[in-house]
Amino acid sequence: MARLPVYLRALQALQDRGTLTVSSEDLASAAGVNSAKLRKDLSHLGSYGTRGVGYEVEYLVYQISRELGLTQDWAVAIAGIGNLGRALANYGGFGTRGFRIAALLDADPAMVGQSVASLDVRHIDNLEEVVRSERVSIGVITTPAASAQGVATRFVEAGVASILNFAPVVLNVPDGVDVRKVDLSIELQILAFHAQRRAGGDGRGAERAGLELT
Amino acid sequence: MARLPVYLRALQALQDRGTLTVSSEDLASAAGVNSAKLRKDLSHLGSYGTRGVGYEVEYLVYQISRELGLTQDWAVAIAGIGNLGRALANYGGFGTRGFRIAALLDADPAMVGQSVASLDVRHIDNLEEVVRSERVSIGVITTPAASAQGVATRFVEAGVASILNFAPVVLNVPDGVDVRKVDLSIELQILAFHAQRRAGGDGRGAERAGLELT
DNA sequence: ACGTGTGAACACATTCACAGCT
DNA sequence: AGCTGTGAATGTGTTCACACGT
Repeated sequence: MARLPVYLRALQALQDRGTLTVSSEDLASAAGVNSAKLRKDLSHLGSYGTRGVGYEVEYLVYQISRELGLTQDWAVAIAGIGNLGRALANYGGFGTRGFRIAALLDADPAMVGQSVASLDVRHIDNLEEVVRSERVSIGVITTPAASAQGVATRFVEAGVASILNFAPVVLNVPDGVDVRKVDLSIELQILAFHAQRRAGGDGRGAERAGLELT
Repeated sequence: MARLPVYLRALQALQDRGTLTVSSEDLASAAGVNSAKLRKDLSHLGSYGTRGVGYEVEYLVYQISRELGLTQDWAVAIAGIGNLGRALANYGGFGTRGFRIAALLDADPAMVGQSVASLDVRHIDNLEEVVRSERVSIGVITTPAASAQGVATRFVEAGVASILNFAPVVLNVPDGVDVRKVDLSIELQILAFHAQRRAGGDGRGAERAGLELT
């Protein structure tokens, strides 16, 4: 379930604050969801709560981490070391541990050999070799749109079955390969859509949401 | 509907290739969805297709752009000019036009005054003034987690009702304010979750998805 | 008394299948 | 003949409300 990571983060915040036990009501509001939904989600992992009391924070953190596969380390390769790729490489806090950036790849010869986030950028031609030697299981694509499909196919053929795609294209991959997409301009467009609805939605655009309040 | 931006992108690709008309079947496969779903989505905007023929690409592009509010320009402010904020500021291709980066804000005095993507970084204390003078209607938060809620509240009070949040926290905002969240480590955790399922899901972690294929 | 776990009701999204227009 | 638009069927996710354990 896609909400487990959110619960985990909320639980870790509680843990840092020294909280030992938490009710579904409190955890739900910290995670921004309905309490019944949270209980149903947690009951899917087995029943780790105590009626009349709540959930033991530490135990639940461990159970969710295990369910998410964070008790092992996942090697990640980033293909495309432009602005975004560099930002990801330098973004130290990949949440709680569980992920290790194992390789940076780029097609530009001028980029190859440079050191980014204390890793040497390697040429994309080495993709297959790097996936094998570093046991990469997650591929992150931050290339231009035109190169994304090619890189994805190479990742898949090299044995990577999990891909995080930042390029603005729909990737074609075989069944069994898991692709998640993050698209900044789509997020902005969705915000604009709702903003326009608020403002009247007639396409005139005279009164924007932000202006109504001033 | 959150799929309109995807359709729009697919249509623009067709347009660039000189295609004049497209069937729901073809457009659906380009966008990676079921054709019935696509037809139902499009029928929500009114009936812009011709039975026996398909949809006229140019007309549909215009209709979707209008529905999404892309016929007007939205001013965007980015708060937090770290690696990610810089990457976003420099990411020229904010899809098709419709968005203009109007201001960059940061709390670090050493950052203020620097030029990023040919914009001067301004101090976060100027947030309210900048929102007013630039008519900002979308706020992007790329600050550290600890500062995100404060920045969000200031955006909202300044009249910004659309927020794109990259900080790993759940933001608390009043009703009527639209928050979308992009969280890199959550995306990775979801991938890890599915990868573990594929690999057996027993938490041993001996055989990873990537290794099964080698 | 308190709060979890869950059946039942509900709301929503997806898919099927086909009538009807061009 | 071909393809859209859409009722009907199906599936999935959410919320309610309360029985039951502690």
